[in-house]
Parts: sequence; structure tokens; C-alpha cells
Amino acid sequence: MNVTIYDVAREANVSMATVSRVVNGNPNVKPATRKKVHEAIERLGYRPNAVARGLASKKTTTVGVIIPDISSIFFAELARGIEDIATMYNYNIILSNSDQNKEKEIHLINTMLGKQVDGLVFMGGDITEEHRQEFRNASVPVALAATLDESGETPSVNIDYEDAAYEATDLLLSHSKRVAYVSGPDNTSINTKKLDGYKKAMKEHGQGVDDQLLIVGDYSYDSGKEAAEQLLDLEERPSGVFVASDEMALGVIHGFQDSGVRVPEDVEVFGFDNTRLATMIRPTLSTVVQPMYDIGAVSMRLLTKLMNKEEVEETNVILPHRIIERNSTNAE
Amino acid sequence: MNVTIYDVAREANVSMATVSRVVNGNPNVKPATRKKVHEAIERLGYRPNAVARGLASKKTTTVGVIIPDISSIFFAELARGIEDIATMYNYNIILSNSDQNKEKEIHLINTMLGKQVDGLVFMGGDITEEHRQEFRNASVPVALAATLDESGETPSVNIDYEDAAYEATDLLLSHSKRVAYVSGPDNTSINTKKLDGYKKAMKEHGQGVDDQLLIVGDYSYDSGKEAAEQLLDLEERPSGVFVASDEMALGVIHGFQDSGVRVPEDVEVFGFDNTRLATMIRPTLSTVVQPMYDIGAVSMRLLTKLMNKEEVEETNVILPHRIIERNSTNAE
DNA sequence: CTGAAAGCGCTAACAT
DNA sequence: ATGTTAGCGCTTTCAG
Repeated sequence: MNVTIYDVAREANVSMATVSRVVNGNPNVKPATRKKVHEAIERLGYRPNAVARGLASKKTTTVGVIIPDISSIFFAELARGIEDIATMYNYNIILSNSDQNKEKEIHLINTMLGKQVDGLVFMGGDITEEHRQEFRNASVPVALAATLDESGETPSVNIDYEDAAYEATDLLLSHSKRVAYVSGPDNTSINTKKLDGYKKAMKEHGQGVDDQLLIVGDYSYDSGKEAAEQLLDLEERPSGVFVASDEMALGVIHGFQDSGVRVPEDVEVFGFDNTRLATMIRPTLSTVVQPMYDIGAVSMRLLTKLMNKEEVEETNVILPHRIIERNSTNAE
Repeated sequence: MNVTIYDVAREANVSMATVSRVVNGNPNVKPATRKKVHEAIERLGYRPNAVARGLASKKTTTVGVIIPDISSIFFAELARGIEDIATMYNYNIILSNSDQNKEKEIHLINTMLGKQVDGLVFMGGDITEEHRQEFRNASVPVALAATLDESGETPSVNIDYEDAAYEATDLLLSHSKRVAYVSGPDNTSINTKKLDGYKKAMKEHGQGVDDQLLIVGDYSYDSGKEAAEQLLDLEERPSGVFVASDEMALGVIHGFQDSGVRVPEDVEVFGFDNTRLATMIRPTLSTVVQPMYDIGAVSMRLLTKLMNKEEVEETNVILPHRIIERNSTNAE
């Protein structure tokens, strides 16, 4: 049997209400009483039961975090941002992997709501009407991190993917006439945005989009290697490749190198994300800097405001990105 | 106001107890009643309140996970193993980063216990007497993952670090006469074990331990680069380097390469962990395979048994490791 | 400034 | 097979 607030009350010769007050820092307690209570707490080794508190107060000070895969270097970085800010605001985090599987996602949303989380941070692929339905039903706020809701209905934090992809492609096009694009799995809106940016740059440089130059990967290192091999098989090889994630870009680079094709001399490669990987390879990777930690942090911060019912001017936050040129592309 | 078990009971014309029974899958319910209740639940959109359930049953079906840094590729992999098995056994996870800071660790243990977790998975550096004190006080089981408790008192899952380090060094010594060791931050017991393994191999090969050959890093890529530079400054350079983590090994390799020293021709490098990084670099990294996912998974499985009060034959589990030779070392 | 008492939503005996 | 009834440990009016 654990010691309860009632035991403390008796030990200190006060009521439960008073103990509750000192535990919660309510100022309406005479210093002498406060001291008495603190001593009793100390003596008994009392530790408030957050579950009981949650039931009574209807606040659990925990938020749910749904993430595709915590072992991905990209999402892990996001998660760290989320957790740091959560800690800062005294929340704990219930973390679950969804593998971007819609059924799992819906299921997780529900178990987390069942656990009475005060809010939800969601990361995933596409937000469907079904997701929105669940979110509306939630009775607690939801924030999307690095995840797009086309309807704009769910608060979110992202960068401008299209713009970023445009800039990267444009830069490549400034010294490579023929540039390919290795995308993530089709059909998610972030992918579509990036592809749009690529196409826009191509168009501006007077190029049509050659389907041979469009390879669909799955963000993994291995799919990057495969993409490189496919590109190498083309009768007319690209001289530049824009890749939708750093890890996949790494695969592309090695795919080339393993076939004796030099990067950047023979072909330039441009990544996306700027994960720690980018400087941990040779050549170091030119890439789009996506502030993952910040996206996580800002989304959590946004959520705290929402949970607090504070006014939020902009619920669909776009964080700045930038381009960083390293050694996988040719300098001007 | 959310719909409660009481509302469902009234809607279905049964008692709360019956509703509770069907929600919890208790077989003692007539199928017809069960159906009636399910319909009422559906109609009302009832979702059981896990907090209330937790208070009444004294089980929250959530476990706490304390991890040094979720954004580290090594720990993220462990975390995935933990979460997968937790999900399998219907537990959720409260995840917090400790940065291996003892104060934070102790604090986290306490807030998690306050939240009435059913158990705790702990990852960290050293387990001190203070940690043990907290664990004993916990009233719920604790399992260590990739973390040593010298006293053997806390259930844990690890590999044999000394043995692994011995094998790696021994292999290096079979074609390099002079091998250096780049360790993690001093003074944690895992580090000590690895160092012991290194020393043992050196001794067996008739070599004393040359302090110049012992570099202390912090597991990071950058500290690996620095270590390489230090090693290069030696009047008598090593021909092989054993490094305590893959990420740091990567740094060592690049430190060498950036100075025009070839790996493995001029110097061999051996890593530890076999994170995904190991095959994502050139040359690919020879390393000790530490089954991180499994360590996480097994520790969580162990914890479920402990929470279930099942008999556990061995509470200090040692998982097998192995050596994998890739291209950062010379073949026989 | 402090206490009494009524829940919060559910589980778990104990009856029936 | 189903209902009744205490709590679980805490917060929160409402009095005083």
C-alpha cells in the first residue's frame, strides 16, 4: 500500500484539501502549515498519484506523439524537439510508431485519447478525411509536425517543400543540363509538393519533364542505390540528381561510386533534410536544410498554446529552409 | 462532457458492471446482452477512460522508458525494439530523454512512478547506488537495456562487451602490430569492459598498453575526427584502430582520409555497434554486431514477465554478439 | 486560511 | 448472468 494524501493529512494534522493545496503550490496556505505539511510529506515519502489527479482534474499533463518510425534519423530528430519542449512545459510524452499505416494511426489516436492525453502531435504521410474526422472528435487539440493537411484545418508546422525543391533543382540546373529526380513513395502530398518544385524549375529552364528521369524511391539508402543503377542504365545519363532525402541521396552517391562514376565530377547529387548524415559522408552532401528539431519544437509549442486555449495567430506555420552547398555538387 | 460507462449502461438497460464486463471481454455475459451493450457503445460513441480504469485497477498499461538521447541512432534503434514489444503486449510507452544526467534520471524515474507506470525500462551510463535505491523503492519492476548494473541486482539485457572488444582487437592484432583504442567517455562500466577487452588482447599478443594509443572520445563523429588527428600526430602511428562506436569510427576514418591516409591500406579501423551507418560509408565498416533492436525487445519482454510476476530464470541476460569484417580492415 | 464533502469514471468484490 | 456498492487518490466547490 502506498502512502496517500490522506495519510499525509493525518500525519500533519490538517485536511486533505490543505495537503492538496501545498502540493499544488496554492498560495492560500499559512507558511507554518505549509512547512508542517512538507515535513509530513518528507517523513512519509509521499508521492502524488498522477492518475488520481488526472481523474479528478481531467488533465493528465501528457501528450500523445504518433510517429512513423522512431528509428529513422529524420523522425528521431523531430521527436527530440518535441520532447524537449514538452519537458519544458511539464508534459510527458506517450510515443508510438505507426509505420505510416493508416489503420495503426487511427488505432493509436484512439488509444491515446482513451488515455486522456491533453493533446496530440501527429507525424505521418497524408492526412485523409478519416484522420480529420478523428481529430475533430478528439476534444483535445492536435498539431501536425512535418505533415501536411491539404485542407489546412489541422494546425501544423512545415517548411515550404515546393519552394525548397525548386531552389535545389534550380541550383543544379545552373551547372547541369540534365537533372533527374529521385522521389519518396508516390502519392503523399509532401512528395507532390517537392515534385512540383522540381517540375517548376525544369520548366523555367526550358526543359520538359522526362519520365525516365523520375525515379520513385522509398527514402531508404537501398532505394537510393537502386535509383542510381537505374539512372546509369539510361542511354542518356543525367548530370545532376536531386534526391528527396539525405539517406536516399547517400545511397545514390554510393550507387554511382560503386560503378566508378565520380561525384560530383561526373554527376552532382543534391539531398534533402540535412540530417547529421550529410556531413558524415564523402563527398559531403549538398542539401536542403530542413530544421527538423525546430519543426518538432515549434509544433509542440503550438500544441501547448492550443491546450492552454491561448490565441494563436497562425496555426499553419511555415518555418524557413535554406540551401547548403557542400562537396557533392560543383562550386560555381 | 464525454460519455461514460454509466451512460452506456442506461442506454442499454443494464448495469455499469455489465458494461464493464463486455468492455473487458469477460465471458460471463449472455451474447444477447453483449450485443445490446455493443450497440449502445456504438450509438453513443463511448470510449473507455483509461485514467479512471487505472485508478480503479491500479494498472495503467503504460511503462516508462528513460533513454539518454532518442536522436542518437544507437538508442533510437533500441527504442524501436522496446516499443514494438510493448505494443505487442498492449502497453504504451512514456518516453523521456535523460542526456545521461543523473539528476534528470532520478527526476524522471520519480515523475514516471508518479504517473503510475507499471514498469520501467532504463538506459543510461552507470547505475549508482542512488539509482538502485530508487529502483528498490519503485514498487514496480525495472529492466535495464544496454546498461550495466555492477551489482547485478537490477534485471538487464546486454552483450558481453569485454569479450566483443577482445575479439575485435584480437582480429586487428592479427594483421596490425600497433593498434590504438578510441574509447567512449571514461568511467562508465561499459567503457571499462571494452577497455579491459582491448587490454587483454594486447597482452595476449605480447604488447604492453601504450597510453599514447588510448584516446578518449565521446562517441560522436567529431570526437572521432579529433582522435584520428591525434593519432596522426604520433611519431609512431598505429596501423589499426579499434573504436568504441560506429559513429565515432566513421569520424576516425574521415579524419584519416581527410589527411590523405588510406583506410584500410595505411590503417585499419574497426567499429562497434553495427548501426545502419556501417554499410552507409566507404569503405564499409568492419564492426562488432550488437543487436540493438533485440536488446530493446528482449528487455521489454523481460519487463512484461516481471510485471506479470512470472518466474524468470535469468534476469541478467547476455545476448550474443558477433564480428563482421567489411572493407575498413584488410582481409586475411 | 482551512475543512468537509462531493464527485471524477471505472473495477472488483459480493450478492442475487 | 447480472446488479449493487464500495472504493481507487485526488481536486474542487462551498462553507466558515
